[in-house]
Amino acid sequence: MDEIYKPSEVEQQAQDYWETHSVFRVTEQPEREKYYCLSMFPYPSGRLHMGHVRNYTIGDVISRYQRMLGKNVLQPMGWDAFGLPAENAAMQNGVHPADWTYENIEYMRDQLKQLGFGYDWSRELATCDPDYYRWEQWFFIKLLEKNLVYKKTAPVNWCPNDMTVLANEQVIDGCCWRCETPVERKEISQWFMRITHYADELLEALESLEGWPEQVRAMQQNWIGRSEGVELDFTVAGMEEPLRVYTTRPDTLMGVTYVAVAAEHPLVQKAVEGNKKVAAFVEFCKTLQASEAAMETMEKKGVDSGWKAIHPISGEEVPIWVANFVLMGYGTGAVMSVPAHDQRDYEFAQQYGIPIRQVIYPTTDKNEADLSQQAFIEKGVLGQSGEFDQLTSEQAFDAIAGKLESEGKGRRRVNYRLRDWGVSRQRYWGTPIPVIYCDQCGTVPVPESDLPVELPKNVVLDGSGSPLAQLDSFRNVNCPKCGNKAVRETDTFDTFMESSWYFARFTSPDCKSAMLDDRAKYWLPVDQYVGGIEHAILHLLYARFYNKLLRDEGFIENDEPFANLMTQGMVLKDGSKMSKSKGNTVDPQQLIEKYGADTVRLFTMFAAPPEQSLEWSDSAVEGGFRFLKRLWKQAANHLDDKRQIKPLDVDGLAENQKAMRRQVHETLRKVSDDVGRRYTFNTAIAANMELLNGLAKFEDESEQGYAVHQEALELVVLMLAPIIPHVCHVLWKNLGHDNPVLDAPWPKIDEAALVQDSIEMVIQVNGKLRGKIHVAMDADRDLIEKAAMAEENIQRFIQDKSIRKIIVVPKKLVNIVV
RNA sequence: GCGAAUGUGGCGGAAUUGGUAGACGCGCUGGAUUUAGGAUCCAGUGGGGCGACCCGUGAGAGUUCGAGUCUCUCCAUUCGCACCA
Repeated sequence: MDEIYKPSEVEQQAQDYWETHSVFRVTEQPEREKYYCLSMFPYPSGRLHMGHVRNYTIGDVISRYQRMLGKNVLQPMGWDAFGLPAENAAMQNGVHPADWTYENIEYMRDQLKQLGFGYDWSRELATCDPDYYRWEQWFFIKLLEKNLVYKKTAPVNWCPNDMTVLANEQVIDGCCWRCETPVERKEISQWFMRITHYADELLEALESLEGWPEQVRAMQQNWIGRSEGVELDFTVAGMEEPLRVYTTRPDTLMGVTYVAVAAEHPLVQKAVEGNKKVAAFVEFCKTLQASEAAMETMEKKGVDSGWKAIHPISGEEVPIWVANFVLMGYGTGAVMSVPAHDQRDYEFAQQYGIPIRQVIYPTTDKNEADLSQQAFIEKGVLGQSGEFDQLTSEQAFDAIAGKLESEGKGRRRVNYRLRDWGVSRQRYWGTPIPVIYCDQCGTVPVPESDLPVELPKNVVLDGSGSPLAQLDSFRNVNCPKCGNKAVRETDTFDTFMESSWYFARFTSPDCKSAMLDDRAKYWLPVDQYVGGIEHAILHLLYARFYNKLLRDEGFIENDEPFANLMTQGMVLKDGSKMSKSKGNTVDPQQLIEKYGADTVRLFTMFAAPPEQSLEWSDSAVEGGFRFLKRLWKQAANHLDDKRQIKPLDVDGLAENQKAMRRQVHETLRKVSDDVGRRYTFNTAIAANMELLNGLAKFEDESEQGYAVHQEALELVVLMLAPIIPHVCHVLWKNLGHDNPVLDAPWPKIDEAALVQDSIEMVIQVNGKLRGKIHVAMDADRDLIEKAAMAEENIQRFIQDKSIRKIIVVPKKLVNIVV
């Protein structure tokens, strides 16, 4: 065996074997335990970046390990192929989004193969393929029939110059990224998925997701944001319609000094007439961005609408203000304001000179809370609240809610921060929404026989307006119901629609007659899902929602799509996220060419545990390469002996041989735990490095010494096979095995090899390390204490002091307290 | 603004259940080998001190025989916030 490690030869050899033997192709085998490992599929942006490499290496390591445990492992890969970058590329380079996308897929697929990931490529899918999105369209129509989708108006970022809708990403400092025109907020009619219908289930099921990181569960819980409160009506002087508000603090109701409404609130449209100040303010609000972060950070501003609301209990008149901090999308778009007990209301009231009335007191004796600097937001005891005085906040909640309910002015209500999912996009490169608008028949779904509604290729992309809306041949159709002239919906779906069910389609990728077939029931749920933390909320919530929709349609039986979730950290360079704009990216392709795939895989697994961020280091990559060279060389030196390997005589080994074997099996114990339970691949690699360092010092030319050496090398190869599969494939063969290492069973720990006669114990005096002793494994407490006290250095520390206590932690340490 | 996380040598990180802080790797220093460079191998490497020892896990307090780990307060950094994927 050549003692020089040549990665390109090694990797070619391994990949050729996998390819010709179709080793990663899997079928359903009900008698075997299945394992579905999925990594979040990439957007085909052009080339793989280090984040992809990290993500997919983690998934591949887990898949290969599970395979060695004997499971029937499915690991598929596909392409999240619709999206904005393809349209931008089209505008910049004059290439069609489809051509651009498919070229990128070709290139990136090749890169994934070079990295040696064990995907079942027969299941590959691209979401821009009509065979894929036709089922999404079909499903959307099903949901429309079930009333789980609907249309309503919602705000978008609008560029008045380009006459086009902008993504949040396309708004730079409040201006259009192309023409720098200030962006406006505009209300347009859009399709929504009724995810709030599943809010309770999505929230409750989080508890059962024990295989998910606590932080992701917490983020989703906060995102869904269940709150219990009261919905109540203020009558408005001179109006028939009451003004409905939602509050989680009905106990503060008697402290209301104004009501605030969003600029888009229907009431405001009427107030605008004849009130220039209000009209100007509403215009001003239109210039604000639509994102929540922008809403929350901007200065709180408002204007008095001139209308008065009648307090539902006191009958008092309070002013109605139009305010930029009230969100039309949450609750009712109107809030009752209690400046004394809500910080935002407090600041607003201070700014505009609105009265502040305290109604909650810290204790029953009515001592004043200090309201000179900030609101008193805690719960307490009511005062200045008439019949509700002296009640606690909790009691008052019930009393006030009850009174409002009995008078028909309000009702208890559970509210969610979660809003319905807006899925309309005024874009070209996406799935066409399969509905037709007819003057006579209204909104008509495209009949199943006409699906898919294919995305036309002949469009003009110039950044102005919606391309499909300008394409008459696509837009103008006959109504499927009455046959008269009608128009198609020209919006496309949010690309999150495609990524919300791809995990399921991988189980039945070639099914022509349905969205999914029974194979889905064998493979789902996904046993391990791996992807970026940036998807912690939206993608993962939408996929969970879709899973429940698919379940309720009878396609699958599992309630949740992903049994276990791993969120990998970001890849950083010089302390910040790798990005094109910062110019701190590292191209994996160059690394593969220079060092080979195994070095790239080894480095990304070794540099940090998967959940943490990973700091890039060129020299550490070099270090990974060095290790592979050393591993190769040590194996080559061993094999060049060309000796017959005698069976291990486990009981008859010499002390040095026993010690070597002990280290081998201690390492196996640690690595099995690291890889199988903890997913800390970095420490698993470190343990193998340590073992190999120890093996290099193990010089024993005897027959049994050679056998111990052989066993050690074999175990290192098996333990590292999931991480560096190419080099392990070849070494395993050279070590004398006909079956490939990827089908070798994960090795078993020889408990007998771990047995020790004596053990080292640490001696502390007052908690500080002062010495060490060796004692027999079975030494009792008395013996250990005596040995500890007798230790030379310990003597110096305890001789003239009185001993108060001795703590013995078996097999670890002795702490003498003096 | 709201929400979530993270702070340990010169650097990436280890310490899994409260029990030897710094495994493993990078870098650095010295040595061997080499015409030279590279590669490889050996030794050393948290700070201070000749030394016994002392000090050290973002800062400060607390619990404990014992705290990187638990509790509280504060500081700093990073990420997400619904039309980027």
